[in-house]
Amino acid sequence: MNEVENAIEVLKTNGYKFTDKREHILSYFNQENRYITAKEVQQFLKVKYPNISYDTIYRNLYTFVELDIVEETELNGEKLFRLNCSHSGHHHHFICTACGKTKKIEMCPMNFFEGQLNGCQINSHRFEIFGTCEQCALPVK
Amino acid sequence: MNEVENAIEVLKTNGYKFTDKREHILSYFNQENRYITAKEVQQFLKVKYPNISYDTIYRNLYTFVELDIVEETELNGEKLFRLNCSHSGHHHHFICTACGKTKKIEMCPMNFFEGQLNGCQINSHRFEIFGTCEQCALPVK
DNA sequence: CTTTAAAACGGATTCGTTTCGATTTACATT
DNA sequence: AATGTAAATCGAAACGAATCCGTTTTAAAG
Repeated sequence: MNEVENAIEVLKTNGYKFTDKREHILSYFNQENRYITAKEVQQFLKVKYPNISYDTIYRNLYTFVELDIVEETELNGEKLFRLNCSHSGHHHHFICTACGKTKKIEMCPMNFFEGQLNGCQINSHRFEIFGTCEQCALPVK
Repeated sequence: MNEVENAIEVLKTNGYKFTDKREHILSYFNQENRYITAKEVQQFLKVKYPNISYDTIYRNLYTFVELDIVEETELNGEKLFRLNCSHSGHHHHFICTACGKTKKIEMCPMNFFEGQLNGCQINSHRFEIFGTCEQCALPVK
């Protein structure tokens, strides 16, 4: 079972309906292995559904996030989404600011200092490294 | 020399002018030891300068960021600013999502895995922990 | 086939942020 | 103290991402 089929399964078992649009959004995520914007999703869907509404895009994106199908971050005041790959364990990302591609970072730094924050309730954390990947790194020498 | 005077010094040595508004923005930052929004800055300055423009707020905030007087982050699509405290060494923050207060985290996790990203050029990183501080933590028991 | 709750439409609205021409101001120089 | 000028500010408009809402369509259960 591939990622898309799997995600659709998750939708169904959580009482959400199957729709062509959801399938298309998911397969777009699957084909782009990187963080994409809501606008990119909208423009992709526009080809097949010229009247697609932003409401549809955002509602579905947030549904996906809620179901852990998609993960979300933000950069320069813009939200970014990608297929969640945390089924292979909690981890973080290196994000290429040129092409948006990501690499898994095989470590979560949270373990190292939870002791430093006694009395605080930790709800979430954000750990991301930005730069340019091998392909995008300028050959400036 | 306090933080505000110091920041004004930095402005001057970089060829920026001294203005009342800049001084007020800086002393507001100094009095609020936390991340604040551009709107909060605007509302603070409004008391003394009823016609203060957002242009002035943002231009100065970004000038401060450029001069490392202020540091910037974003949460929920909104930009947040606070006086830069990295003169006491590179570090990261726990950020209380209720009151905006921050706590230093005495460790930078970057050291631990730079080896994992061969070929990539690392330009920046983001490491933040979110939750509620002692004062804001709900006494839910 | 019928029903109905979920999903989508589409267009308006909100809100943070950015922009820009005109005006004012800080401050170095005379 | 007066002048010149580059920097700073104003005021208001524009922008773009995100959200909202009444109406219509649709998936899929009965």
